[in-house]
Amino acid sequence: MSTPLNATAASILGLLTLKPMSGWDLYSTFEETIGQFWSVSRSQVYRELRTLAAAGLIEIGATGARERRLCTIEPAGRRVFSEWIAREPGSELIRFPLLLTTFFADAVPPERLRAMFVAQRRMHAEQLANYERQLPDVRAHAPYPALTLEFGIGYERAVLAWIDGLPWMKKAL
Amino acid sequence: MSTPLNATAASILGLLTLKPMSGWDLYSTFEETIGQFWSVSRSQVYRELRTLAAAGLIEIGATGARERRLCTIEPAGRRVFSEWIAREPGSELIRFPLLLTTFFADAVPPERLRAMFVAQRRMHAEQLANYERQLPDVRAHAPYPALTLEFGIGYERAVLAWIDGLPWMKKAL
DNA sequence: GCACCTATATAACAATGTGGAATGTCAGCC
DNA sequence: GGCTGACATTCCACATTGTTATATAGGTGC
Repeated sequence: MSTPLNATAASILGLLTLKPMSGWDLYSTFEETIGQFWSVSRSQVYRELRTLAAAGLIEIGATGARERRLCTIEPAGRRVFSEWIAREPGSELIRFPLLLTTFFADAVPPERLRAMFVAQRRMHAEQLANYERQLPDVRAHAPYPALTLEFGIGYERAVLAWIDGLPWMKKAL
Repeated sequence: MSTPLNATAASILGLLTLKPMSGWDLYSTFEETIGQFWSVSRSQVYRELRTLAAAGLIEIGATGARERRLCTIEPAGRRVFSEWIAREPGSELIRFPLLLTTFFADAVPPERLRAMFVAQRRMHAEQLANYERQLPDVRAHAPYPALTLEFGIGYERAVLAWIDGLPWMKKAL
């Protein structure tokens, strides 16, 4: 038994090692933290919760205020999580539509191309600023998560540098 | 009709604008080029081909040598592709297990942690070298694809720099 | 108390993605 | 002439993910 736990389920377990949470909490926490490099949807969270409960790795409590049901990790869950987190991590999956646009750039009208990249640049600059704003605070109370933020910062900088080096972005600076 | 074309199908169309290819060719081409930032599996290619054919965007030819069936893009396919490629590109999806490991790093035994990152570092260094080796050649005959390679290079460098900056990687250099 | 917004959970479905088995073809080699 | 391995497609079963709609309860403002 026990299909070997997928990464989403494992992340949920991981968050539950910190404290009991409801599905809603879990989703919000994902959005604020892990979501940038491991995104999930709400229904997925609830789905995985049920699976985890069926496997005896967590316990779903009785409904409290507003139908809220607190989930608590079981000892078995902790065990499974520490095994999982020490496994060999898989390689990353990147799905970057902008690179498709680049690859086929000669099929795009030049002004359009430029407009698209200008827009994307703005979004990435915002994301970078966003990460940088959070960093001091996160670093202060959550050193490991702060390291993932630092990755995000390095990543966004690389994206920006790349965009700025593109031939069609060089003309009008 | 015409559900609005997913990115995988669109990429296939894009490749077919260059020249007619079989499913096998398409898959190999993906592997060598787009695959790094838009990966597909073989069965997916064949599935999408059938869908595209059903929508009248490509034509799947009769079987030739070795069961090979050449696919040719139709005028309608070209039209749909140029519309698609000029659309607003979506935002990227990153699925990076190593960042999960980092986020929950305090649950991993230190030696194990270090070993994992050493291994990952090696893989990324190899990937970087790989990209750099290809660059001159690609740049010479396919300028736009070369730009995506350059992104890959920038990305790998960012990953390596990040890994090298991690506290548990600093000790023994 | 009513109207309305937010929090919370669930189900059903559609799309996407993974991986392998089964099958057939051709080319080169010994 | 038979073996082997690369080429090529199809089918299938499954896991994962995303979308959308729905139901209900609690709080908030008035």
